[in-house]
Amino acid sequence: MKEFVFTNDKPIYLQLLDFFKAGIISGEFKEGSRLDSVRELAVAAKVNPNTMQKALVELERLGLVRTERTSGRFITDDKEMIESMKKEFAKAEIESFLAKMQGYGFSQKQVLEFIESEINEKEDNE
Amino acid sequence: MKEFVFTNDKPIYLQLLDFFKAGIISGEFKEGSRLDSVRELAVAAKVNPNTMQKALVELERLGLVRTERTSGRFITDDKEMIESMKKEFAKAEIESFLAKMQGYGFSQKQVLEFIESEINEKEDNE
Amino acid sequence: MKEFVFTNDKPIYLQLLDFFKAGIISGEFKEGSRLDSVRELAVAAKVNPNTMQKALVELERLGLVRTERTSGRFITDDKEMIESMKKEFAKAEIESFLAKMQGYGFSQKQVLEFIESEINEKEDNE
Amino acid sequence: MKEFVFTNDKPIYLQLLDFFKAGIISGEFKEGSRLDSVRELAVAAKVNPNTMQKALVELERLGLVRTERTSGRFITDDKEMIESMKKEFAKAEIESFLAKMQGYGFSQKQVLEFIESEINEKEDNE
DNA sequence: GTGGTCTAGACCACC
DNA sequence: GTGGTCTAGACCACA
Repeated sequence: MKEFVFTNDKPIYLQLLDFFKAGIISGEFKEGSRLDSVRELAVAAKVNPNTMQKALVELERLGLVRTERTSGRFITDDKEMIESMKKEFAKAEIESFLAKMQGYGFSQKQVLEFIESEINEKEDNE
Repeated sequence: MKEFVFTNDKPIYLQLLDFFKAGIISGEFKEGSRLDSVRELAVAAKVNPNTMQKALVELERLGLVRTERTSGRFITDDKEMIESMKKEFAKAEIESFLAKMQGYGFSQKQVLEFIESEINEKEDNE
Repeated sequence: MKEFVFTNDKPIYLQLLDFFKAGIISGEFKEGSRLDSVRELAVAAKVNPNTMQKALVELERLGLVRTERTSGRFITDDKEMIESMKKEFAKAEIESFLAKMQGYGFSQKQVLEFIESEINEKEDNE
Repeated sequence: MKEFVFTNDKPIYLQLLDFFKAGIISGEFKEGSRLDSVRELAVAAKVNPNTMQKALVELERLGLVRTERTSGRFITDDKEMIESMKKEFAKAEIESFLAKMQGYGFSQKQVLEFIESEINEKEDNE
């Protein structure tokens, strides 16, 4: 598992939640697979087990994992749901991004151009 | 002034700060123009004057407003600076957006397509 | 045997216990009849044999079944006892129900009306 | 505030939740009124502040209270919502009660009679 | 060993 | 003073 790096501007448990959300949505965590135990994950992320627990409970409320008493937590195996979540999160992300850029006074055309140039720039660096 | 709506996941003063930053950058607040008094602004936004004060002090630290001891606060009239801030903020916004979408497992091409369709969708609604 | 569905808010063995209690009290399990083996029951309910065992031991402690060392477990044939249990459980159920409804601020008259309308509603659906 | 008594068969925070739910639904806690602080409530109930916090967060998720940063928690003032919750909870309670009684082998008519006699019995005691 | 709950005590941002 | 978060450490029921 990757090294966790936390920022100060957001609760740790929410950052953990984001990490798991992205991992599941992107397919990095396979559907139906078992998560490590709360304690193991807590050690890996260098946080208190309670903090990790809080993140996982939240993740469960979203329907992305299910808990099986005494045997552990499992990524949902409902591929469709993961797919729809993926779209939902992406849409929310895009909308908030566009709203912010519009608030800065950029036209939609400008935003598109910006992104294109940003992408090209990155390619040059690689 | 618009109705303010605050979310719970971010300090109010930072949300106010964002509001002013966007207003200045987008030109909604004209360069060189005078801001209402802290009290008036606080009443308009329905927040504690201390909170508004904190946001304005921060805004000043960024160089976007200046205080004139007796006559109030004024938006900077340094057009170039506003312009460079605009670019800076936009770039930061775009980078964080792209990073998140990549974390969700989308390719850059997909992101571009998403944004295009999102923009078209909005046009249809208008 | 019916499909078992378990909830998370109560130990499984207690849910099994409730199932057997209701079955005996309602006459669905005939007095004096033989129960399947722990293993068979566990398979049918898709639970760990230990869990099923625990439920049955509890059931025995209540006096609703008896174990015959070599031939298995049998529902008690003491009809009177079953009958008195039935009354006892019902009374407890009713009292806790009424207490809860009173806690919600309903008068006893209202409770009666609710139940009547609930019953009628169900009849309509059947 | 009443003396709290907790049982062992249910998490304390859920018992606290039930207490608040009943209090709000029954009108004992007036709509729009302010709750005592988490710390005060925790002292009153003789539980750890975190446990009380957990109950209140859950209560908020149900929409029965709202939190105002730095000034405290308030019962919702949406009377209609309270009323609909009242009906919803009552209906759930009744349905589960009837299902259980049916599982015990009682006809609906018998249940009605039981309740009537139970109510009369109580009147005699008072 | 698994998740769930609870306590005790601390720190922080905000108003 | 308010709610929110986090840590450390413990105990329990369950399988």
